[in-house]
This record gives sequence, structure tokens and C-alpha cells, in this order.
Amino acid sequence: MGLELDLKLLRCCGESTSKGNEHLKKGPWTSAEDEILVTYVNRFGEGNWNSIRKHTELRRCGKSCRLRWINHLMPNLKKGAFTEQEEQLVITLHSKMGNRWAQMAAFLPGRTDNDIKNYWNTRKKRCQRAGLPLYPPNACHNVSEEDEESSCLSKYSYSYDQPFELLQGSIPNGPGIISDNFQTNYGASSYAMPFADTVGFGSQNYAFANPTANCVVQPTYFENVLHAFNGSVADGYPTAKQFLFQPSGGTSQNCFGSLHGADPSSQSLAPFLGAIPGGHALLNDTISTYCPTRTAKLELPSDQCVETDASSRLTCPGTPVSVYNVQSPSAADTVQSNFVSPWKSGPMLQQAHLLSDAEKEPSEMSSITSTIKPNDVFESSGLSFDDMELYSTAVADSYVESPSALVSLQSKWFAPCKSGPVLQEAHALSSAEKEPSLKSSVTPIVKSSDVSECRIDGTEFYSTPFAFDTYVKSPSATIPYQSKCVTPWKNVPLSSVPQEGHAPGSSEAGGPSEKRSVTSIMKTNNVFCSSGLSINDREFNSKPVVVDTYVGSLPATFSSQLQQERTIAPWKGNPVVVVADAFNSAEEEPLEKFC
DNA sequence: AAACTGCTCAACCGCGTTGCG
DNA sequence: TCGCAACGCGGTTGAGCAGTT
Repeated sequence: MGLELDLKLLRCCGESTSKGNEHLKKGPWTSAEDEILVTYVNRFGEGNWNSIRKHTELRRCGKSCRLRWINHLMPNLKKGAFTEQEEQLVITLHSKMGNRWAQMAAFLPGRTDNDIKNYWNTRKKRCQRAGLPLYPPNACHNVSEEDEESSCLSKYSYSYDQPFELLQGSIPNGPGIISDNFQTNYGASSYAMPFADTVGFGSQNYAFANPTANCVVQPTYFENVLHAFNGSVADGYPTAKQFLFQPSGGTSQNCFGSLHGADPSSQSLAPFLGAIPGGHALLNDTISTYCPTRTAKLELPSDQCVETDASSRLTCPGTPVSVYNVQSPSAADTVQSNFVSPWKSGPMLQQAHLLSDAEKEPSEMSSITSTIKPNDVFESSGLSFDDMELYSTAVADSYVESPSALVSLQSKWFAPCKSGPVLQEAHALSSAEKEPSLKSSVTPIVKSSDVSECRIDGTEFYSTPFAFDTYVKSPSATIPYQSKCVTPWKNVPLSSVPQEGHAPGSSEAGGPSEKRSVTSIMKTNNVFCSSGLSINDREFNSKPVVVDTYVGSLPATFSSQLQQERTIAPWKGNPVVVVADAFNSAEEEPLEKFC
């Protein structure tokens, strides 16, 4: 059969002319046609849909081929009924975006615009018949049905600038959180809010507690969504930010639950307030009735957060990603995280590079700084980080930066590609590639692939083609650094995931004795099809959904007091089990356990 | 069991956008 | 700058299925 298909595929040009006038078939696709199309796309990639007809016996127009591929044959498509979470998300997204199905689809991995459109139309009809509102009564949508019908783009553009409280409020299960060992730093030096003039954007969702609270700020998946969503409508960059605070050492809570128990002195805060009837946002140590249509003033350091009002919810031009820092108990330790994802289209180029000490001036950073920057850039096929052009497709984009006094490391990876054979070749960008004189410092490797199995540095990674598998390792001869990203794992125990870093090609140099200096581990997991996940012998009970990001960063001086942060979000449909533990890089044993 | 109704979803169509010669 | 082709997106249609009468 394969040979036959090959022959069909390779039969080209000579017949193409005669086929030019050939009657094109319509109607349902047969399995044989599917096979031809799949074979063709796997071999030649997407695009040039019209050429398929010329090069194969497929008598379908290019449009039809594209549609068939995108809606049915493309890998990673999710079939079956929408889950409750997906439904909620669709409702929320529609309230903000209107009939922009393709953009909405970017927020629902595995769902096509057609899926969403069909779902919505069915729901719409059902609601109309039942006399029910399309949106929950408590939801204040920005796009009215009238607007929707008129489908005015300019209106949408305007509505996009509205707060995202509705979107935020629609998430039934808040992401889990980690925390401890870090203290939210409200100081001017550590709380970086590049989008200062956008803080007002949905700022009522910044439920800040006592500024001295021992909290960890965690970006959530839906923050990613917000970023992506907002970024897609502004200038390609995120403009919104959402934080979730958890009490130090406390267990993760359903954000709604913690909301209603809101105590001005509590450190548990809920960011997803929008759609909660009678919901309250905790602001300035007072409980104010939540008003989804207005922007509340956000209590932030004055020099970090520009006070805003509804009229100033604009993006901050020129600021590629929003940033916030979390400061650890040690004032010197800062964690900086950004989340933006996914990429919608365009060629993917994965790059990782290590910032040299000189680049990041680590000497001025007394201990450690870790940065995560996943990016959602829907409208852009290209992104520039540190003067590097990064092109990516599809879904996720994560960015990690972990400089310390001894090491400055930055790794970037983008995954997964939405379609087509995904093989993000390891891309080791030594500093030398940018700064030749610093070449010997570090060598990061980024690998991402859509394979069911891969082997990296002698370690087997089992994954599924559902999404992506990213692996980052960035040690240097003198500065053992390791970050790993493996996504997604499907029904496969993760015990095989290597946990210790070693310098590729110089593992001896990165031996245990040297690992004490700096060790950072990053794990990002997308588990779409597994209800259970095990990482480092820890059980993560979850249902498939989206993003699990883990970042650890350890200063050289913290050999005995290592700090690690894990962020796992969002786990869908069940209590989020979050584990954050500190690893002693030398001993590879968790020093602390959270959750 | 047949007719009817409603729903889902695959597929098509038209239009706007983009890229290229 | 213009025209054309390819592509992408949203709207619409209709076949097929399931449930109900």
C-alpha cells in the first residue's frame, strides 16, 4: 500500500495538466483519500494545497485538502464532546472575542475552529430555544450578540482592551500553586511590571494580600491564555497579568473556595473572580464587590505599577513580555517569570542560548534569578528575544532564564508545532555565537520533538505525539546547570526522566562535586491524555490539560538551602496537586516538600 | 416500525488578506 | 501599482444519526 501511495504521490506534473480540468470531487472523504493526503503532507509538509491535486491522484481542490487536514487528519486533534472546562472556556472566549473561531481554537488545544464553531452554534440554538442567555447571567461579556451578528472587527478590537475578568472568572478550577521559600516582593527593585500602564487591565484580579505575605506568585495557564489572548489583539504582546497567591506552606486551594473565605489578612487569594456571583476581589486589604466591567486600582509599588484607570488599559509599546518577579526570603533571590504562549503559525525555529556572565552581569545579582517566559503570540509568526528572532508555530513557547552569581543561563524553547513533522533539532547556541570570546562558558541544548520516543544524552524520553517534548540542558564546564522540559508524557511513568544534570560532552566536569554550585531543573509537562503523572516518584494526579511548568533555580551559595519552585498548572477538573520541593543538586534529594 | 424532529459535524462557499511576479 | 493565486477564516449547508412520537 505504501508503495502504491508513493507511486500516486510521485506521479506528477505529467498528469497535472490533464487534471487541471478534471472534475473535482466533493463530499465526504474516503479513507483512501485520507491516506493519500496524509502521506503527502507527511512527506512534503503543509502548504501548497493546490499542488496536491497535481502530484497525486487526489481529485480534491486545495481548499478541501487543507480543510480535511486541519480539521480531521492533523495529529493531536482532540475528538469527542467538549469537556466542561472547554465549554466554559469557549463561553468565556466568545464573550470576549465574538466569532473569532480560529483565535479561540488557539486556546483549546486539539480543537479546531470548526469544532468550536459547531459547538457554539449548537449551544446558541439550544439557548435560544430554551430562552436562556448565551452567557451566564453573571458574566459581563464584551461582545454582545448584536455585536456578534454584525461582527465588526473594530468593535472587537475595542473589546479586546477590556478587562479579562470574565475570562479569568470562567475557569472552574484554578491552577494549583506552589509556594514557600519565596516571598512576594513588592519592592521597587524586584517587582517588575513592564506593562506598567496595563496593570489596570483586569487589575481587580490582582488580588494582593499583605505585602509581607510569604507567597509565591505563580503564573497560571490562564494567565498564559490571557497573555496570548491579549497579546493577539494588541500588538502581539501580552498586556495582562494574573497572579495567584497561595499561603506559605499551604495546600493548593480551589481558587473559588479560597475566595469565599476571603480574609483580609489571608494570604490565599483568588484570581479568578470574574464569573463568581457575588464574588469579591480582595483589594487593598478590603473586600470590594467585584465589578467585572470596571478596572479597580491595583495596589502595587508606585514605581512599578502605574496607577491606571479604564481608559489607560493600553498596551505598553515596545515591551515584549510582561514580567514579574518573586523574591525569595533572601532579598537577593529573585525569581522572574513570564508566560506567553502559544504560537499560532509560522516556521519554527528553536533556539537556546546561554547568556554569558557578561551579558547578564551576574555579579550584580547576588544570588539567583530565574525567568520563565512562555509566550503566546497569535498574530505573530516571529518573536524577538534579545535580538534573536524566534519563529515558531502553534502552541507553546517557554522561556527560561536562570542566571546566578556564577552562571547566567538563558534557554528558550518553543513547542509544540501545531502541524507537520515536528523536530526541533537541538540547537546549542553558545555564548560564543553571539560573543565569541565567551564561547567556553556554557552550552545549552534544546530539543523538542514530536516523537513517541527519543533519546537524549543516553537517556530515554518517552513521549507521545500529542504535543511536544522539550528538553533543555544547559550546563557548562564550570557551572553545572540543568533544565529539563519534557512534554507531554502520556501514560508513561516519568521515573525515567533524568534528574541530574551534566554537561553534555563534559559530564565529568559537571560531576556531583560541582553540582553543588548551581542546579536548576525545569520541567514542563503537558499531559493531555493521562490522568496520572509521576515525576520523580511523586504522583501528580491530574486530568489532561495544559501546562505544567516547573522552574528551579539555585544559587551557588545555597548548597545546603536549595530552593526550588514548581508550578503546575492547570490541572483540569480535579484538585490540583502541586509539589514543590527543593533538590540538593549534589544529593538529588528533595529538601523540602510542599503540597 | 415508520415518520418526524433535533442535533452534530463534515464539508463547501464566499470573502478578505497576503504574497508574488 | 496592479492582478493573480494561494491561503485563511467565518458563514452556511446538508448528510447522517439519535431520540421521540
